[in-house]
Amino acid sequence: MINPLKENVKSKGLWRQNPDRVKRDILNSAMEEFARSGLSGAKIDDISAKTATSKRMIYYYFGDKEGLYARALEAAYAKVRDGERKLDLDALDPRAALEALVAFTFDHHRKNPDFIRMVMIENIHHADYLRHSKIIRDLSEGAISSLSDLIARGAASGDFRADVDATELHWQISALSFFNVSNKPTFSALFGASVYTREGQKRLRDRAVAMILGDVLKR
Amino acid sequence: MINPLKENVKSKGLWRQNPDRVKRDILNSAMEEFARSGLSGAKIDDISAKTATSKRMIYYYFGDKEGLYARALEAAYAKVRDGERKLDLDALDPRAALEALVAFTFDHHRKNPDFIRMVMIENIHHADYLRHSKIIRDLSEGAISSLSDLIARGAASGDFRADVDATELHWQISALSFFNVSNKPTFSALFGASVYTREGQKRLRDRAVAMILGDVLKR
DNA sequence: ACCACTTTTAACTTTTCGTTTAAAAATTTT
DNA sequence: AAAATTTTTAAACGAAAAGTTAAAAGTGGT
Repeated sequence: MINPLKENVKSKGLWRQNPDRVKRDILNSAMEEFARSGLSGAKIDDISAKTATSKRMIYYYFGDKEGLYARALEAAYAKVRDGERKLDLDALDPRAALEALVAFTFDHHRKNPDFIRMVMIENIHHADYLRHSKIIRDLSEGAISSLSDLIARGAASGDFRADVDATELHWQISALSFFNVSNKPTFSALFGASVYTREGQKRLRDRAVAMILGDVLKR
Repeated sequence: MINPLKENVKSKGLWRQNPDRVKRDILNSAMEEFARSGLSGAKIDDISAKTATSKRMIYYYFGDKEGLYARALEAAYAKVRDGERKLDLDALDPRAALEALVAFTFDHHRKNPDFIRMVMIENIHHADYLRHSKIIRDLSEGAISSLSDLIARGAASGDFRADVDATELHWQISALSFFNVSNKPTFSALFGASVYTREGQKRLRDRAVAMILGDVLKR
């Protein structure tokens, strides 16, 4: 505690220790930088510059760059899965619930580009870090099992085909929602921004909903 | 020409110069390494180790790492667009042509994971290199215009909705085909390999075809 | 009051890696 | 035959970036 500027504020009982807040702060900066530039593209100095604390604390709490990346990836998943829990599908009939799920997923991915980019980066790394995270595997199990419940309800009511597969349906919903965000830079560079206008996005979302429902609903 | 091992083979008229072959060789190695590890993840030494020539030649022909990456990206696009040209849709009626196009795109992306990964990497870089490449923009224009022709035929025959948009349709076909490859590592790590078995892939492809046709066809 | 844990600071070490050098030799072009 | 271009070799440079060190001082629980 030498810095005279900070001494005014921080010495002699004028500040609180808060390891969790420091870790969260570091994790937030790390997520932004990793999402922007990738694992090898992101610089520890840039991450530390974004924090309220110092580079030393990154190594104190996270060991090394890879450890920080692994934890940032987990934090990204946890944050997004947490946001998904706000959606309550049980109150809706199966058909309306599936409509809501697709539209919600499409919008939710759109609002969380940093998460999408973390997943893209993890795919570039062949999912090596994700595979070692029990936290993330547990989080994902929950997502699939609530989808299974919905499918069971739809099959029971006779609205859905009898042979809808949860993993397959999740793949379909994810594909349309994920690609929209992940490939926006190259797609709009090559084919123009028309699908990324407000109206374009609304049309794509509506079509995604219709396509999924067309596939799942009994006809 | 000092190396005594190579001197036997290469000195005194026993070998040919071939700048184009050297460039192609470097480009192939570069594409593999960039696709595997990304722009900052790939190492010039690793690329050069894969070539039949030396590190020096990379700089001789491509200037620097970014130049090499830019050219490798162009080569990846050129190769894939070239493969696409083999598909002749004009011989088929609009409905069959669209079916063939979707199924072909799905399979083609699957068979060219390095291209997909180059595009993923380029998206991580916000399409900065792609945007500066006239070659790639020209290549893409062709892809969209042949799709427009198909849409026009389908609209004229009354098979397709009258308001099908080429860019939108390309987005839909791409989303399902691209995600399948780009997110295979994380998806299979989290949800198992069931959709990536031979049967799983066939089902996904059939569903993709049906979904697109369901969206485009008049009902 | 003691002891373990948390935080700051900034310079320092080490490693990694892109890039360059230089000379020589062989080929191809003019 | 001269000039220009292509290719090889191996070492070394230099900058960027990861990771470390040290001491000091503060907090918080027991």
